[in-house]
Amino acid sequence: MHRNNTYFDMDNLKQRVEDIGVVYEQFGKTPIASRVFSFLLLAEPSYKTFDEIREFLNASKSAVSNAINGHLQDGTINYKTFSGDRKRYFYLDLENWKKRVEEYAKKLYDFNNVMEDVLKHRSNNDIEFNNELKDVIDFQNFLNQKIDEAIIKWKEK
Amino acid sequence: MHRNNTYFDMDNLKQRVEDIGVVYEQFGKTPIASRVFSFLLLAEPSYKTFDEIREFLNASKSAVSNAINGHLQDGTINYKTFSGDRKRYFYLDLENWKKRVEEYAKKLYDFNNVMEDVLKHRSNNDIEFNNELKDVIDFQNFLNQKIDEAIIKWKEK
DNA sequence: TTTTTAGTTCTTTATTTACAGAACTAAAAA
DNA sequence: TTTTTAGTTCTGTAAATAAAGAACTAAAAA
Repeated sequence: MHRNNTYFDMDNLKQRVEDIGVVYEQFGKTPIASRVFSFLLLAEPSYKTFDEIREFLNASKSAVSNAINGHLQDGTINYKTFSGDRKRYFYLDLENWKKRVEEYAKKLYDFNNVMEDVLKHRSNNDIEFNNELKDVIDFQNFLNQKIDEAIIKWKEK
Repeated sequence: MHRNNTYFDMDNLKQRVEDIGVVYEQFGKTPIASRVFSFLLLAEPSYKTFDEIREFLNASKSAVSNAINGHLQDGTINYKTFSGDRKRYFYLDLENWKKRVEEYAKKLYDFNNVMEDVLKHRSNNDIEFNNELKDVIDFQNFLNQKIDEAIIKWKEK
């Protein structure tokens, strides 16, 4: 039914797209958005038109449109065009991966600032909790710094 | 209306709990679960009973029960008891913070394995995409390693 | 100028989520 | 033994989400 190690076989590919889509849902994406992601991860060539995506996923235009625009919004995908072809060819913007990791790190960093502010305002009646809170804040700062370092180091590679 | 730098004033505290609750919602928790978190972050003493939480938040028993059990499940909070007192005193399990960071890192790690498997099965027709995918996988592995290192380093401190 | 293409936007519907409130339960206290 | 406590579980509901399908639109092609 399928040959070699590649996803030549359509049914096999469709199942892979579904399976990886389900795994990707844990990152908070909708089923269709997750399948758009997994399709573009597996597809060859790696860029597909709106209608190719829609048809492959057997989903409605509105669902695909919303999913694509969501991904475009957060930088997960991007598109390119070809001269004399009005269609947009969507692809996973893997170059953008680091930026998205940075953005997540920033969320953690910002929340750490909130916790620092909390600690500053707490009374001295609960020293043990305060110490643990300080420890978590320091750990998180330490970790955020390591993540930043990793990103910088990777960039200059 | 309020004095010093502490959250002496109830209304002020309630507003802080709401505000930090809203910030915490971005990590995918429900409104009530987020407020349980922020209340236990700000509360003094740092451990509160079911009913204290319920009353402070002005929420239903079922909502608080579900929120608490969710937090107990993922290790965000824990409880202690006191001899001769049947109530459970819930508190933020800050000691568990690192473990939860580890668990998130594991999610990323697992998904990276999925991507590695995808790369292995892709044909050689789209070298550029494959190279970028390899780069993302390597970056993510590098980052995961840094996170692990940070956790280990912090543990032996 | 009409028609097709490549989508977007609007309307409707099914499902899920978040919560309230009431009914329930098991252990402890009275 | 009855009653209270400290919750849990069940039932109902309002609101939010996810998606289908149809109507729409702007640009390009015929």
